[in-house]
Amino acid sequence: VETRWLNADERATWLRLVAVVELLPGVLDSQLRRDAGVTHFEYFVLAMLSEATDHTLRMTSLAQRTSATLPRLSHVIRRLERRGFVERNPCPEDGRASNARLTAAGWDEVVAAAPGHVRTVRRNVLDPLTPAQLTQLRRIGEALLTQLDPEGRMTGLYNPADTVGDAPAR
Amino acid sequence: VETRWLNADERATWLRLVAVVELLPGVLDSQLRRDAGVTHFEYFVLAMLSEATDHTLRMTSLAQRTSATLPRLSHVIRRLERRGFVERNPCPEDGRASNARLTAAGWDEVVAAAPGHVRTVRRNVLDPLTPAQLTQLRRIGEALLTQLDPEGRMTGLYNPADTVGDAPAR
DNA sequence: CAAGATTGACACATCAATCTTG
DNA sequence: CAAGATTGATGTGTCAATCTTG
Repeated sequence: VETRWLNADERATWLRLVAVVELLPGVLDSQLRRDAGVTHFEYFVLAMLSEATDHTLRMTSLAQRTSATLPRLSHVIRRLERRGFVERNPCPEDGRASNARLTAAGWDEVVAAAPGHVRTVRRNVLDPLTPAQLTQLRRIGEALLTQLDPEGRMTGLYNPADTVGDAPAR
Repeated sequence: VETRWLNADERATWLRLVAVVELLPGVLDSQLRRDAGVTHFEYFVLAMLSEATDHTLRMTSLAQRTSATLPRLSHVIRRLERRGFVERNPCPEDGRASNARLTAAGWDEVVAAAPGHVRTVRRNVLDPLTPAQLTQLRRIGEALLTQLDPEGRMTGLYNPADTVGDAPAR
């Protein structure tokens, strides 16, 4: 097996994946920035909090759910706190930890931003795929995350009920 | 049809795609930074030039092949030029355009970086997938790019031979 | 006036260093 | 000393403005 280079099929697949990975963030960010004044990552953080018990999550847990590093998350939470969307409190059970909690204003922000964001996701990702491809992509995503995220930090990977979702609770 | 929210299947698929899009760039960047001193985007730019006729491409064309905006590409080319990997020259045929050209040092850089990069792509993307999933992902990528990149700027989309690849010419 | 490209200001991500608590 | 988290410095991307040529 030639592991040094890619064959034509592998290369074609890889090139398309690279293009998707380059283009998708820009599409999500520009829609959310324009219509709701937040980046996609900020929205995603707010959405994860909106689905958590008591709208609260420890920083480490939130970082896992959003596939982010702790420093990145810390900076983002600071900005969201300044804007009044999130509060930070020391964790009662562990003095080292801190809890991020969605405020009422933060909740309103996610609720307001969600419909437009969901439309963008549908238009750019869900709608172009057949039902079969949707299932395939889910399995492919799982396979890739096995390697990209060996710790399996995405909650959904270990929770068949998949209670984690990209939308505020209904 | 409920277009306002995602159902469980759609949400699971979307969450995994988001995780992949968040994690993959970091994996590619850190390997290439560590082993070759370039970001993945820089590597990709050099690789695209290495496959072009005369190792030369107009900025607009290079931006299309790398799914980048012109300002982003312009900044990156300036940095690569400073490091001696690329040269910029005014285009003879169109006074507004400029040509980016890979230097000998740039060629050496891609050639040196490629094997490690290809190993990373195999380990994280190609190897975890079955041959069937590889084909599926290629089709899925094409479907998504139809929407994400309506202009179909990726050369491969219009060129069945798919001569564009993520590796220096052999 | 549009197309090709560049620039500068600003925002965000990353990395290493740091601080505090278990 | 490790785990949880934060901070500051640096590098890169984005957006709007600009410049030049067709």
